[in-house]
Amino acid sequence: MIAKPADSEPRETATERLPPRDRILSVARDLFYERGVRAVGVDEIAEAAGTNKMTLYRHFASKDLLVAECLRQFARQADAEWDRLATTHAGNPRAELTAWLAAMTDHIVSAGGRGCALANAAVELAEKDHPARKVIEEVKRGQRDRLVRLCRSAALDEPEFLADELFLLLEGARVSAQSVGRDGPAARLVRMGEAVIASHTPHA
Amino acid sequence: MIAKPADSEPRETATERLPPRDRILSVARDLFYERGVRAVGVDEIAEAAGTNKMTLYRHFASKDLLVAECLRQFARQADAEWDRLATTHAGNPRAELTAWLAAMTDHIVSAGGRGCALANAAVELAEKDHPARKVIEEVKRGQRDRLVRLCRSAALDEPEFLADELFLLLEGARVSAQSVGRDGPAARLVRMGEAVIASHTPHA
DNA sequence: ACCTTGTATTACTGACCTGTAACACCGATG
DNA sequence: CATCGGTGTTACAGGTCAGTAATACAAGGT
Repeated sequence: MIAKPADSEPRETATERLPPRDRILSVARDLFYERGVRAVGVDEIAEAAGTNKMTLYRHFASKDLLVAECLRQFARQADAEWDRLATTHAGNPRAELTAWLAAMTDHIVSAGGRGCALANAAVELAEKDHPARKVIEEVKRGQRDRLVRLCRSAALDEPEFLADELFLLLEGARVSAQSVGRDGPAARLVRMGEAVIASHTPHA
Repeated sequence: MIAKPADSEPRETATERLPPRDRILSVARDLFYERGVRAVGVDEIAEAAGTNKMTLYRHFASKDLLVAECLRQFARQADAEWDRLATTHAGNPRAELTAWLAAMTDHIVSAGGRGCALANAAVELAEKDHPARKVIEEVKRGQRDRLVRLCRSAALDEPEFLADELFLLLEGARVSAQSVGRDGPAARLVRMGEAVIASHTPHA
């Protein structure tokens, strides 16, 4: 470690001089996602966040609650990105759907091939009473519902059924990227989604 | 524990009087699947198998290799069930495909809602050099390839693309059963699969 | 100067984990 | 009977983990 005597510059390594709580959350999200919830200890998180375990436990009552909060943040971020797509294609739900498909595929191939943080956590945390499970269920249901609304407003046939098909294709792409690789079936997600959408498009 | 003095009867609780190695494998498969690989220790496995840790380590060099062997057994069992479907519908690949869809859906709703043991292990074992990862990749690729061959022999359009769609739908159904529940989109897997198959059926 | 609030440091508990060592046992085979 | 492979039992090493206690430091407001 190199000492920085009187460096009062507020600009650091992006997450560097945020409050400890924010640094902890940011680092924990990365580590949990990349290596798994059970594989990362609180000591490592605290150190990577440039702080210590005591400060971590002053902000989060337990590791389980820290995990839950990280998943909430993942969900907020996903919602925000979807919001951006919605405003970009405002008034054109069909285009928003296509853009959504492309964005999801992009995540799969770019984000380290570790799939969906929420779904992964659901696999790792089999205990039914884990505080993270409530978050996972709520978020996933919300995402499915939003997809249903999007399909409905795009005037496609059987919007709920279509949304379920797209939802399962996406979930399958994200999880299978971890077993058969990112260049497997997951890489064809856009084509598949478009094919399924086409089969629900009312013929003029 | 109740003593059984001179009970030389070979019939016990099914897995009871098999060789220790088989009992360990059987118990380990159940525990790993139900609670996760990282959440189950070797001590618990040995005890549940009616033996001890030393005997376990005489048959498996490490826990990681035990996990890999369990996954191989899962794969063998899945292959065997698929073989049975194939012989039952010999000469009628289209019917085999439908039966396969039904069987997969049945597994999802009946098997505790914990999805696919291989895919779950891939999520839990993020280390790229874990001995189980080779097994997972081989098996998953093999299953996709078998599905491709089935779609091809059923004379459906674009068999590889169709097989990928069905593969992702299935993987998505199994993983999403753990987040949104078994009665969510996963319950409609048969209908979805049939819809996708229909869109690849050459219009006679 | 004082107090308060948040943070850093260090050390610790108690539990759990994988893996091993040493030794007793038991049943089959010679 | 004797040997021997597989098994049971106990104890232990060495590590990691979540979570806590006690104390010191640093900055802001009054």
